[in-house]
Amino acid sequence: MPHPTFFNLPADKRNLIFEAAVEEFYEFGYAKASISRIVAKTGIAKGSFYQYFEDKKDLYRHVLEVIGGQKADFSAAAFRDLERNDLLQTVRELFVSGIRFYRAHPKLASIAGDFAKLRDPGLKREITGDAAAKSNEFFIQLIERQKESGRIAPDVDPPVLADLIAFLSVYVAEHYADQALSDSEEQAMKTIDSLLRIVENGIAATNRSGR
Amino acid sequence: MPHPTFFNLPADKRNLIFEAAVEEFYEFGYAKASISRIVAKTGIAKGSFYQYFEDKKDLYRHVLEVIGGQKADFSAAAFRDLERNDLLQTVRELFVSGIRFYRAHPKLASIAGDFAKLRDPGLKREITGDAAAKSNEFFIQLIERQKESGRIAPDVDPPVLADLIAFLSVYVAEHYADQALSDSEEQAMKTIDSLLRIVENGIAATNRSGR
Amino acid sequence: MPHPTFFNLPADKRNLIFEAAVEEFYEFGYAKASISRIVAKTGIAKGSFYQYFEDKKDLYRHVLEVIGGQKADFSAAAFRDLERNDLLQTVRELFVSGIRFYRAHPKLASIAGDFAKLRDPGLKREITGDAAAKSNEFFIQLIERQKESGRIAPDVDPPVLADLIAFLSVYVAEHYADQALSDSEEQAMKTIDSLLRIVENGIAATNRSGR
Amino acid sequence: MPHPTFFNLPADKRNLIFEAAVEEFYEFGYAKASISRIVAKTGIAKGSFYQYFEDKKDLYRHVLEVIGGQKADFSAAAFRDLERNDLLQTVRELFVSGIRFYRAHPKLASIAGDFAKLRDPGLKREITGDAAAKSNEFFIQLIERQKESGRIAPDVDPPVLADLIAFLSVYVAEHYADQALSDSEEQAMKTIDSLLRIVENGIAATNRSGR
DNA sequence: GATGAATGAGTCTTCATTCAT
DNA sequence: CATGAATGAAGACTCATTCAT
Repeated sequence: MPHPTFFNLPADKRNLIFEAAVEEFYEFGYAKASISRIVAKTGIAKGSFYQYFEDKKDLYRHVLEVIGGQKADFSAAAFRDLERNDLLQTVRELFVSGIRFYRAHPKLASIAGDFAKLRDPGLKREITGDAAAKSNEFFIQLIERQKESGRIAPDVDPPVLADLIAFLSVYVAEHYADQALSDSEEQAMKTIDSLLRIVENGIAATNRSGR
Repeated sequence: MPHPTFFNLPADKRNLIFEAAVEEFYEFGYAKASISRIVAKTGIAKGSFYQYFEDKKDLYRHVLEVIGGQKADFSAAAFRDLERNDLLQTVRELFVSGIRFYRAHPKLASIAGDFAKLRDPGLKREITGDAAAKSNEFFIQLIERQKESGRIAPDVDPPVLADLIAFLSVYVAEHYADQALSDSEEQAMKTIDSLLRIVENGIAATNRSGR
Repeated sequence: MPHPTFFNLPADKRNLIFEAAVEEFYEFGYAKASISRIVAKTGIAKGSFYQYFEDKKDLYRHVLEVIGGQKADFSAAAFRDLERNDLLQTVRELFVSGIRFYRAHPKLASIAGDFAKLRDPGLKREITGDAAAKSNEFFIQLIERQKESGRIAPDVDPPVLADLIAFLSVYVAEHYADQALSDSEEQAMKTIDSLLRIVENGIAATNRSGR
Repeated sequence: MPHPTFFNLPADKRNLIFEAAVEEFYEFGYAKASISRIVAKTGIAKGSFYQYFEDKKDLYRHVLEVIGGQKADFSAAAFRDLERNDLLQTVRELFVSGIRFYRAHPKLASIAGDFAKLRDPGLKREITGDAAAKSNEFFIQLIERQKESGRIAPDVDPPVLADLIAFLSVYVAEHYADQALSDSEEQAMKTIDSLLRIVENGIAATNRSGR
């Protein structure tokens, strides 16, 4: 929650600051990001920075929120599938949108990835609120419905699968995107496909060998 | 590569320093770990520290190497299976040993996990050398052999699977271990089993629905 | 001397500002009081503050003046006695009114006490003008009259006694008031009486042992 | 409790720092004293300062302790009287030594005076520990003994008198010392005498008018 | 007359590292 | 080889005040 001051800024200046912050968090991570460097890069006065943001954490939160918004645009398609109740297709689109986001905004995606990897639980909750927990619950319920309808094998544990998907959509996307940045998008998609087949076969109800 | 002076230290002092370093990296992470705090905690002279280690990175590297060694002990069983060429069993044991390690040395495991999550590629290569790359290559070859012998589905991409396994053995272990710390080990293993079944079914050659 | 803008303010707003200032000076003292905090607390614009007051000192001066006025109301009785030319009774009422003021407005009394304790002579004169000196002179003359009329021992030095009384009415009042706040007023008065007897006996002309 | 580092310093440097601190606290008071200014004045590195002292409070505490020690030397005579159990004489010497100390070290005396006037009770206890309370108790007991032996009037309340003496020895000394600095010492002593007579007569048992 | 953004010097404190003893 | 003092740049953050709107 940056101060209104920040949002009243002319778009030019606001963008300048935002981009300097992105640059900084991308290069140094949250812990080592320096507000002094940011104000030096942007040319604003240090006092002004603190009129825009409560503190470093506030800036970080803002950057992550903006990133979250942009990511949401990319994954809109995936969530449309969610409503169609087709998990496999949803997961596929989630991964694809993850890669696409990374290709379009590698720095933003990296910052989001770094945040996801933070261990400090206090900081994380302070920043995301309960959003993460809610999204997880939602996924679990979807999986349960798919088990009932027989599309997912009965021995799949919903929370485990929800975690697995969440993990993969963040980490793997970032991981493959590194090479994907140089590859053509087509090439990257093939790689993703290979991973997806593993997941799909892993959870599909059909042809499951007796255990 | 700590200086020889460090290894010539009486075991007591060496351990004292090592444990203070572990404590510090666990609590603050690499970026925010403070050498001043470490020497204060141990009571050694600051000058001495720099006679043992080149710098903060050198200490970090050392800690990670020791952790790596301890982890290797835990996963020795898994690697014996590797020689038996049974990937599914290997992966299972890898996960189990990951959990066991976390349960036995949660701080060490956390530090290793944090390192795995670092983005800075320069630092990572500087610290692990090519070990990671070599281990990955080895795994890929194993997977290829299993594909040839028909135990793994032909549409599985070996590098993708190798990455997936590496990811999961680090992240998922840490993730489930948190709750596993409070659960009984038996309970934790059940959760792990659920994840493993997904992976196993995802890659197994048997009963694969035609694609 | 706040700007006229301040006095033209609706009483509500004026009081809001005044009380926030009192709160601030009470909690942090003059040196550490923060105008930023005051405007934040009151919700007025920072620019507005500087349209009401010249600077921090100006606000401080205003607060002290208001406090002085309120104190005057409490000590009106004492000064009526002054006209009756009975110093002992005057001093007694001065102390009592000091305590009563503290009990009624502990924060205001504290701020006044803090000001009295300031060493910076420039600041003090800037703020009180010559009021202090005049009040002192007045007291001295009173004491001299009482010496002439034989109610005060001839070996009492008027300026010294005037200072002593001024000191005690400020410091002792504040000092005993701390405990007085919890005690009943009756109890506090007994304590004050004990102090007063010392002063009275110290200066009374009667029964003075030859020196 | 400055760090040993500070006491290991060559006397020259230690004195330089001490005097710069005295200068700073004298001129600006505790709240506004600036460590940056102190290190600039002395030419030591800012990092070095924090190797000598924990923080600003630590420096302040040290300065006050040194001052306390010096004051003790001045008031040694008064405390010899304490053992002779002659309160009146003790008080007299206390005042005289207070004035003498102020004349000899006006800045030190001022700093001590400022501290005595601080309102923040947390800070005060943090700095003096229970020394103040103990000294007060001691005085009270002395007064009680003198009442029993009939040297002090029975209607004197010991805690009240103890507070009064403590007050006067700090505040009045400082007050008169300002003018005393310009007067000859002889002249200053006459002024003090006048104050002392008031106190002495106020508490003496002899010739007390019946109440 | 009200506003509130801009300012940049200022605050205390910690940092990793060097080096003389 | 141990020591621990010295360093000064850097850290996040606050300040009183100005001024254009």
